[in-house]
Amino acid sequence: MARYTKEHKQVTRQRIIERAGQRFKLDGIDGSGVSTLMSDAGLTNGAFYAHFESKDDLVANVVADQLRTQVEQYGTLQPGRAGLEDLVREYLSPEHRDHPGTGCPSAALLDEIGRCEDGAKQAYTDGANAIMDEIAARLTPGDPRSARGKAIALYTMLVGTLQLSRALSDRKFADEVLEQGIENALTFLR
Amino acid sequence: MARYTKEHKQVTRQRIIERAGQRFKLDGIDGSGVSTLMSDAGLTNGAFYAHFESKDDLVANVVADQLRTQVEQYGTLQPGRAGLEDLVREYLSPEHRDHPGTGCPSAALLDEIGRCEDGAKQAYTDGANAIMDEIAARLTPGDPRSARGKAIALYTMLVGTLQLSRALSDRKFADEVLEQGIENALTFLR
DNA sequence: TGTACATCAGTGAACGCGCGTTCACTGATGTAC
DNA sequence: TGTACATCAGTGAACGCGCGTTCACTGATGTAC
Repeated sequence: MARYTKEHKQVTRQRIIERAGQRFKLDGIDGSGVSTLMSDAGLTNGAFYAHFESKDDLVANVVADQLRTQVEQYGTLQPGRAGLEDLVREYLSPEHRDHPGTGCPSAALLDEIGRCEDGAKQAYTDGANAIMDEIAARLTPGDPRSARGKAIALYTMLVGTLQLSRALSDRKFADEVLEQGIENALTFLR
Repeated sequence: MARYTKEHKQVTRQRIIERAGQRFKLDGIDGSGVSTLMSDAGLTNGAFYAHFESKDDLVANVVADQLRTQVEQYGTLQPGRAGLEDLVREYLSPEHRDHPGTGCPSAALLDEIGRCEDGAKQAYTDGANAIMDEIAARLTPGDPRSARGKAIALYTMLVGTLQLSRALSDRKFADEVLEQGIENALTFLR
């Protein structure tokens, strides 16, 4: 099974990274074993080390990929505050809360990334920077300095709110958290 | 080693719960093995099941204990917004960021709690409710309804901001996040 | 008060299992002739 | 164009290790006499 096309191995590698992203967001990084990750990608465990040096190496690549994807998504939002208002409503929706596997990597993994090796934290740092720029650009295009502080506030509110809603076993309380989060974030944007 | 005093076993149990809380916040729940947890409490692994039904059972008890402690701490803050301003400054301090083991359980464990069994989520739900009440009582004692929404916004901002700061490998960026978080939270309180 | 006994918190070895990682091997492919 | 070969992505068994959990046992204690 070798030498299909020139890009074959890179395609496989990318598939591993993307499926691993979903799995990590569902079960956590510590909670996802290499064998499971490879079987998610339609492969067996042994092939893993032909693609990555270690699980830590994969984690760093997954974090980078996840945030790159998020930056791209945010890049397609409407310009200005209207785009951020859409973001708030999508982000704090029950759909997003109930499907962490396809959702925001920060909401699913942020505290675990804080405990990771430097490679993953480095990847997260670069991605977070890009996200803040993307948000700040929509806040006050004329004044990027103060916008950056507001971007941090908006993003942390979104992440914290979704995490809180996911951790609550009481559905009504969890929904209340999302609704209040939307209201507060929209007020914050005005 | 039995029948010391009547409360001896409960004292031991509480010690296990408190040390496990620290360990969980440092290494994550998945990242902390039962043998390590027991050795943290000065015991051997076998004794664990004389105190808890399972690791999940311990986790639920730890989460309940951690949030109970946090509610107590918040209860000792100054009354009114002054107390919340103190909280913001303590919560978003480099000291808190750099010592997760003795810090806020939500900042260290919130996304992992979202993936836990129902027992832990139930315990978290009760605790979160009490925390929101404690914060809301200091916001606008006269209007607890709207205060609750603001309490959620404040707490999620604190949690998200500290998590973000912990996940960044760039110290300057991490400090900037804390400082902007303080500024934004204090503005929010006015 | 002194001694024999029942209690039970804690010990530590062992269970099967999945972890991250290694490695000898396979076999479909592109290339060379 | 047809065949032999080198390549190398992927296989699957195995490694030592730590996981959560079980269990026969220990021995310091409070209690009964």
